[in-house]
Amino acid sequence: MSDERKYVEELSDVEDDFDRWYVEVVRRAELADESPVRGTRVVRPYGFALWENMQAELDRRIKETGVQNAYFPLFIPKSMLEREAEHVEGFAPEVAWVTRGGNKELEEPWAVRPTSEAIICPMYARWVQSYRDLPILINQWNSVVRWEERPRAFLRSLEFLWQEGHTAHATLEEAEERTRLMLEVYRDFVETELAVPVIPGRKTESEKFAGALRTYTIEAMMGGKKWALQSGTSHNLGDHFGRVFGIEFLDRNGERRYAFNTSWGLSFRMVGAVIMVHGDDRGLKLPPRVAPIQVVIVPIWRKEAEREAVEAAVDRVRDALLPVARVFVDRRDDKTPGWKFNEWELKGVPVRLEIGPRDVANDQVTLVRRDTHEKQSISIADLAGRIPEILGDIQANLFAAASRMLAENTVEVDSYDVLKERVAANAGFSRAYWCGSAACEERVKAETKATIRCIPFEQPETPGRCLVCGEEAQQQVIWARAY
RNA sequence: CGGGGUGUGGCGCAGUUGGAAGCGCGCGGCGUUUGGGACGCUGAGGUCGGAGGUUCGAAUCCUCUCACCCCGACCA
Repeated sequence: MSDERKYVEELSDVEDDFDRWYVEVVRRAELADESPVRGTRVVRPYGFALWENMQAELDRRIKETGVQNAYFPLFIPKSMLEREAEHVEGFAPEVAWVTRGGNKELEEPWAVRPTSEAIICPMYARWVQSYRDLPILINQWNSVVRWEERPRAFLRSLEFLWQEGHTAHATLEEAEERTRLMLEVYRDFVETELAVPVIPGRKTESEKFAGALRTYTIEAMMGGKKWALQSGTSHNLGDHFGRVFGIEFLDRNGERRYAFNTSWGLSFRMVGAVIMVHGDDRGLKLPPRVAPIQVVIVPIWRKEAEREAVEAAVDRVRDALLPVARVFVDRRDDKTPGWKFNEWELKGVPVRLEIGPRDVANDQVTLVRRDTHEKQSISIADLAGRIPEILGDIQANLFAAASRMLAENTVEVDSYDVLKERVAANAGFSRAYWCGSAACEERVKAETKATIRCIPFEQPETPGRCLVCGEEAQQQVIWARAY
């Protein structure tokens, strides 16, 4: 026990210093490491495997809606990026530029894409002549670069991995439908696969995507400081981009029309979300559905004589579980079992199986859950049947715990003073009526650093009074500090 | 860009008045160990961020410089 305490002390306490805890967990669990380039991180195999599992599930869902994957270039000529006025204004401070290629100065600088609307839309303009060419439904998995001043592993880095979907439609209604559909895909993915509950809603004018007609978002609450994390966004771009990039077509009636676009993205900041929502003082707690390793087997023996029997049982268990779970056997003989227990808890593996002489004698294994620390003995014969059930239970348990955290730390407030106190105390989300004026929004942001995370789809029946100015307000919004 | 801080083996750090570069962890070898981060012996690994200066002598003092971290400003 004293050894355990000593070990745990090496990780900062979640409640005590969450930011430090986060940095330490990312590094010690071998998700990512610092790189020689400021503001960027190297994603290590364990972290990348987690991202790959997320990708696979999200990619499948995106394709089920009829979207195909493609790839567009990393570079965007300056003149193209600057075509849409709001778009360039919004992104200008974060764009990295290539001004030289080989030994020659470029005649026109190239932007390293901060997002790809400006390189994709000109291509759509070439491909669209008729309403019969629409819709275009394309997604790409790539990385983009945004010159962030305050980077943070996974959550905000100079280069980050994501998917960006871009569609073109004949009507605004169809574009709106697609925008909402993809937000729902994100909601389902994040809640089902990552066990992270979210609040879906719309962004305010000041928070929407640069160049968009409207932006929708799913907002999640992180552990520790209970700040918000924008976890996926879907934009209805209207015909802004269609007009400036000339995506023109003839409709059924032979009339010239501009196409309506959408774009939507979800990034590997969700790796950060999984860390912050589920993690505890022992480290990560990965949702089984995306965990790179769902079941880790730790063989234990004292004498060489015991080793043979243990290893035979380990092989038998592994073979039985391979068809139903992602299993890893930790055969390292330079680490003690106790060391391995702590290591795999740090890395968030949902289920650990201990197989030692005592287990072999009884034809059973000792199973330990990462979420509850509950220990139980299960006969080897029953294991393959029980594991999927237990993994499913852990997934549900994580979602329930995160939902509880969100509910318990979201409070309806009707006084600005209370909002100020809550923000200052890192008390979570505050739900309040808002009149809709940018002035009230800006004032709260300036005075408290909290922003309107979204205007939730779910609204009360009755109107109320704006928290800030007291005018009549038709809707409630979620106020919170955000990463 | 403003304020603060840190640069010494892979990591974390100590280094007093300027006088032989150290400690813990980790790493290699050998042996004993293994049910909640084992232990012994032994070994490898450093132009002290960089440049210049002061001095008989600089990790230490001075000047300049670079990098990174934290706080703030900024952040679809």
